[in-house]
Amino acid sequence: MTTYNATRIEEKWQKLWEEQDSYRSQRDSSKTKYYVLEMFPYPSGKLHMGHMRVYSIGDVLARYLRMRDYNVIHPMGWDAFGLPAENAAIENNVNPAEWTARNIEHMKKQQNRLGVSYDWHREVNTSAPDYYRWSQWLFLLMYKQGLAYKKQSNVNWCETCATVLANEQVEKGLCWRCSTVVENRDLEQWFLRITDYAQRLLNDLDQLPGWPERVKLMQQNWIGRSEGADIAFQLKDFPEEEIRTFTTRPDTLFGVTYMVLAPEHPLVKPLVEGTEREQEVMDFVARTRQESEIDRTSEEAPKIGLFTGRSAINPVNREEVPILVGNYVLMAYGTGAVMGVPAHDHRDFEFAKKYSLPIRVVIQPRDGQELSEETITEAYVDEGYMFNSGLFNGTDSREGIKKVTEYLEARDLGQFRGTYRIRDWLISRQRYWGAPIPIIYCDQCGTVPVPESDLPVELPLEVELSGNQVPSLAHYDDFVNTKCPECGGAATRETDTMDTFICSSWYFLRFTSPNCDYAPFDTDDAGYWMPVDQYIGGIEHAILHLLYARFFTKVLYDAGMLKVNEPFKRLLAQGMVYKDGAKMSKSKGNVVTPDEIVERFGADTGRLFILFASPPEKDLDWNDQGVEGCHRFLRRVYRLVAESTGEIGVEAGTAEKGEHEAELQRSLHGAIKKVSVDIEERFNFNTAISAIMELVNSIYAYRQAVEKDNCNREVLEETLEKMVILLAPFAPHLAEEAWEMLGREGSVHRQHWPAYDPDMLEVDQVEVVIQINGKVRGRITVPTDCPEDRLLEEARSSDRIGELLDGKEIVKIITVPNKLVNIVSR
RNA sequence: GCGGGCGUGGCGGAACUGGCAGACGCGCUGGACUUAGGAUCCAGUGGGAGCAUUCCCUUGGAGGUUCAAAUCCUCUCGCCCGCACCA
Repeated sequence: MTTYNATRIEEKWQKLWEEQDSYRSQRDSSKTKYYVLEMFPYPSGKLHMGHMRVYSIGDVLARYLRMRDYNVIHPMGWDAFGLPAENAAIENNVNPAEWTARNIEHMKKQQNRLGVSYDWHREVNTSAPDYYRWSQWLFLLMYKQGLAYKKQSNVNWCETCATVLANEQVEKGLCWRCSTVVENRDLEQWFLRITDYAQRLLNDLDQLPGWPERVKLMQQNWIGRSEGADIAFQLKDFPEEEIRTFTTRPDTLFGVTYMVLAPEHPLVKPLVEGTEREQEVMDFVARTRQESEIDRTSEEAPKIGLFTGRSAINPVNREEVPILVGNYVLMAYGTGAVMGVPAHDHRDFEFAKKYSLPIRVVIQPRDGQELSEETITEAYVDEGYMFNSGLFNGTDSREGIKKVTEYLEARDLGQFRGTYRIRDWLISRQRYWGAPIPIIYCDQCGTVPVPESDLPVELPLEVELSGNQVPSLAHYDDFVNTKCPECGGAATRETDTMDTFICSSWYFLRFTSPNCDYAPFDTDDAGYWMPVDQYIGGIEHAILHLLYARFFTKVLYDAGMLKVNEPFKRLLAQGMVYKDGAKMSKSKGNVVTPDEIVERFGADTGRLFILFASPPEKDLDWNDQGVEGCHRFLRRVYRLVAESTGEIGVEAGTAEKGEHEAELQRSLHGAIKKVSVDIEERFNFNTAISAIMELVNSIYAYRQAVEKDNCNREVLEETLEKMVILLAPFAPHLAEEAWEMLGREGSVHRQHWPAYDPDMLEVDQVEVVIQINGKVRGRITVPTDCPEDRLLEEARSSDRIGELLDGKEIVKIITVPNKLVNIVSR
């Protein structure tokens, strides 16, 4: 008898699947479609365990659902633009396109070696002109709709990457890619108006019950809506001007003792112009603007304010309050102006103390203590009743928010408003290896979009990259110099490329019609395949990619190109892969690669372990001995099939169906039920696999229990066959081989998923636990659905229970059918 | 500070709506087969007491609800993640 040789088996079947084009997907309106998608990778050059995990999860689903007769689409592609290609190109003196192509080729081989069932006819590469052509097209669509715009602003700059970053790409003040401290620069840059979609991006999270709660919360926090009011303060010396301020606490309006403007606020200059304070204030403004966001917004940073010499008028009580400029006020949030209510806001309190500004209590707590300017030691930010607030005195503060706003609204001095933390998406990148922004600047005509018919604006590939200069399109005169599409005169191209997150914001649509040459995607194809039914990927994209992709989908929905307005129906955020309690990294020397696992044990073993070790959404600790255990299990399966086919083929199989057979069938149908539920409803692949292990153990036990050569051929054969089918999504190569060994026709992956027979799960005898006062005191075996009185009788007749109940009064009896009897006695 | 999550054997992890805690796997112990085993097979394996039938304890900790709690409630400790001068 041969033993399990993973390499031989895996190579054999991978070759056959490729030859037979087994995983091609086509539209078929007679079947229910199912779109399984794993986040496509950046082609860094080699797969790591995180990749192996996400692909293993996706592939189990894809294979399972095919067997459940869904029309499954399971595509794969490459998020191929990005900085590492440029860096590698400089280091190795190769062209980024070549470097990327080589990596893709290698990684694709690795993926195939894992036995993942991709439809490679749908492969996309975001750096290919026939892809980025449509990324550019989508940019132009947004441009035409006013969603893409260019503006001068203070942006995040990463010196190491030599480019700007979107807010989402700054983590705790550091670059998300290289952890360099992000600086501030004033640059003219392209933005997408994602803030226009903030409310819908927030609201529609409710339509996503299949998303993890924590991801939805992260997005919710990121969008950061706050409710409040916009309030206008008139300027004392310029009665026609006003300062608009946003507050979440209009109920504290009577407590305003000063106003603070952001240094960038457009009114700062006119307020001080020509006054003695001009110099001082404008110097401060210039200094503050140079500070990095992290310095300026960190909690430790001192709050600095400067008096402008001007005053504003409180709309409710006509009081004059001084106007200051403060470093802690951000232009990008709300209106860039804050009303200072020191008694009821921590920051304002601190600020007022520092600059000896008056503090006025206007909310009193309900617990009886009375706050006053003299006694207050910290801001009181909780609810209470209004005080010192004219006609609102005594009003509940929560009520006051509404009443004060209504009062202002009636007088045209303010209105209800929600404001958002999220800011527009900065998409310009000062780098070479990206999709060029399709814009031309003409001295005569201004900013001119490249006509659709001229797309793609191709990236020049004949480039010289060197370590001395940052790779940028601005260095290539042939690229930069062009003709204006409108007047035909000399013009220059935009030299920034797009953020790569643009390319990944719509790739799942391109998969539905990867060769479409008249649009980014065919609306019928997208109509059939979209939405992605199950999306799988790392939690690190909870905000970035997932928010951007939702935004794009909504824009395309509004443009009438999509029928869905959410791209991903269900989302699985898979956990990370660790080893020895730490993230795998070269420096820690704890790296295990998919390649070495495939080589040593085979892809089936690696897949099985990675799915068995932990539920998919939890972090996983890699354990070499655990891998061996999974390999051992697959060997056991192989040996079982190999041995049993011998028995099946020869003289075995004469035995009648008896209790052993019934038990084996119970195991089988129990396993079918559990594996089906675990895959489909719970994504608990670890318990699905353990159910298959139990089934295999039962088959061994059966063979041991019956005399050799005296097993029931029919039952054993059926059990083996179904066991192999259950195993197929997890260990696709071994299952295929075993299927062949069992003498079955065709591919195991084309079989219908077995249904379990509830009758087979029935047992005629059950063990019932007898509890006395909630403690297990015995067990009895009785016929199924045994009535309570009979149960009691049986229980009492057992020596022990009888003894324990002797002389006791029975207070109560609780029966759980076929499970337990609890006798409460005294 | 705000928001969220997680604490179960030596380890990874099971336990659907409260109903036998510890499935499955790893590791460990003993045995079988072997020249040998780090191969394979069989048996055992939460802790403690006892020759034993058996008993007691055990899901981070303390209370509570209940006939019955890993599961529900209150408090508390520890770890992890996200956001954070957002007005």
